Amino acid sequence: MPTAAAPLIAIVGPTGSGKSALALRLAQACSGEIVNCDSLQLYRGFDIGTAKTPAPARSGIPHHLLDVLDPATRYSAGEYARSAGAVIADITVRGKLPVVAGGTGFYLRALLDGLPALPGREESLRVRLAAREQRRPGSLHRLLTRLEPQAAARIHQNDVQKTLRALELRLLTGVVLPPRHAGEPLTGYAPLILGLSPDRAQLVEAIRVRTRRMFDAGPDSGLIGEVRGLLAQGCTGTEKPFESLGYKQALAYLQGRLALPDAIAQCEIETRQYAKRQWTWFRRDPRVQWLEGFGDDPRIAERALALVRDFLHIPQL
RNA sequence: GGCCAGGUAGCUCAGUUGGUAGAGCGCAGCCCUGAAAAGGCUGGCGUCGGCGGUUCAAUUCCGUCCCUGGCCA
Repeated sequence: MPTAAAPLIAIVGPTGSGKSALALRLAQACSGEIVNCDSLQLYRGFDIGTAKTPAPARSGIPHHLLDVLDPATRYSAGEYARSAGAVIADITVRGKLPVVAGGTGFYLRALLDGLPALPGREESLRVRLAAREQRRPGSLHRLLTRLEPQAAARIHQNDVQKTLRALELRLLTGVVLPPRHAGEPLTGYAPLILGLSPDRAQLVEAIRVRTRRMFDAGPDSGLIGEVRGLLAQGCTGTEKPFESLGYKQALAYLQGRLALPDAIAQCEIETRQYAKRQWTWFRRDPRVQWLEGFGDDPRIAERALALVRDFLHIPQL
């Protein structure tokens, strides 16, 4: 029998389902350390809108890959997978249990299942291609169809973002988009993936309450205050994280493009839609063990804990 | 009380020179190989305000009533 794979816990689920709370609970109970898997909590200064667990509430549990990026930094799933892989290895070597928590399904997939070895972004080429698309809409997909019919067939003609990536690969390196699941999966670990799936109506309500709380704190505190502060510190508002839920609307409000009630309503709607997309993403992963409720519900936490305890003994069999 | 403008999909509205209607948003389902809180796809029978009338046929024309907004009393 080969050496037992090291255990790894991952907690997924839609936004607002209580992933952070559950991760903290499990980490406390099983001498674990938390590894963030949320594409926006990586950014420094974006705290309120990303519902980051405040430092005092972390109970001394180390949180990794939190506040590690400057707002102007471009990031990617590949970089995340490498960073997270290193962090997890380190945690494991120190005899602790890695608890990966976050709602960015693509990042978790990149970490666990691997991404094919492909070159990263090439900004100058992207600028040129984007300009071409701007001038003649649809031209990028037509070009891809000419160069790589198989790749083009897998990307909808309206999906400029993904078309551009495929063209970037082809033009830059001559690489053809490899078949799916061509990545190297993470080896040496046995992952237990827990999924939080609260009642839909209850999650919608929780999102409503949370959104209001973020904005209602007033113009000098809360999300609006946070964005105002970020701008005062030199952010221009064009950085990537400003395109995200809540920040987008707070910025639009501060720039006079959106009335406050509309900003709040819009944020709430988009958050709900995001939660739905996350559900769609995680639902089709057969490895996920679902818990029907919120992560901060003690009963759910107990059931999760039972699953984890059970799981931690299996690798030794 | 009078005059005017409206009452059509959950919301905002378009439309039918009479043959039972369509967009955006929402909502639902889904996709996704380095932007992923991003990007993309699919899905619209709804007493066309109520009741009468004209007509082979009315949401569309006529009458009447109700409701909403504005103006005048």
